[in-house]
Amino acid sequence: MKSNKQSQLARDLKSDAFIVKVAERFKMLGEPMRLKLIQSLMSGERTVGELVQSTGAAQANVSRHLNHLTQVGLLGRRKAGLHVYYHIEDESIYGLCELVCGSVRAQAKAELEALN
Amino acid sequence: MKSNKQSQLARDLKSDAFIVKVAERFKMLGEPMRLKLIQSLMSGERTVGELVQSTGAAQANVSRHLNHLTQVGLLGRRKAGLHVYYHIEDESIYGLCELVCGSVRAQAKAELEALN
DNA sequence: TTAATATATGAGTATATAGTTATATAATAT
DNA sequence: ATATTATATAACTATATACTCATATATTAA
Repeated sequence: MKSNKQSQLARDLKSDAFIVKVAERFKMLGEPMRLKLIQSLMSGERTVGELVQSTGAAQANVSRHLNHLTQVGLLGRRKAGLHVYYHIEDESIYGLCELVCGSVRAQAKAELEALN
Repeated sequence: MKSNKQSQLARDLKSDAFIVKVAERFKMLGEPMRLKLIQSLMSGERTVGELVQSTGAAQANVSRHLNHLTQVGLLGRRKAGLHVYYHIEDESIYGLCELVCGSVRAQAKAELEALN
């Protein structure tokens, strides 16, 4: 089963178009501002205005990032009157952030210990 | 335990410096050429020359990307005579690629089904 | 209708970085 | 020492994109 997954992974990554898709996904998560937005959305759906407040960024910028994240399917949107509510649509976000956060934390800890 | 992890994740992402580190990690995986290199390294360590061959990219470009990936701790290197062998150092790469590949595959499948 | 509010978008600038070419560095062999 | 080979790096160009400002597009209220 493990080797099955491994070979599926290797197979996926051999297609150029697929690799570009995967890179696009990672790139979406590779901007601090977008990670901040995602973090805010981790406790539930939020309007653009609320996200502008919680991030302290300009409205136009927040709107653009939300749009990008929605285009690639990571976020979803819901209109309600004047407001647009965004939410996390692709649950893989949680696993991805946990993995990277864990790795970054482990690395920071190792670097600290290397000084002793 | 689940809520513990969740809150640890939320706590991690609240530090600006930490968010930048996490973004940097994702960004490293957000380039097709780097993903190709990583894919080649998934079957074991390789020299720069071997990676130049397997990717078809220019030597200088491959060397640069390998350097970046090594700086952030995703890859490791080993010198042996004229050759430098690179390998995957941070095992979280496997989990990350599996998650994203799975999500991209699922999305492609969903898009296909939406046409029927 | 007009006004007010929330969100999206066009246009511009600034910056980061992928890729290239040429060259430097380092290790081995002759 | 010189030549050869593998890798790294400096300098440059081209491109992508984050951010800003101004404005457009809804949607609701008066």
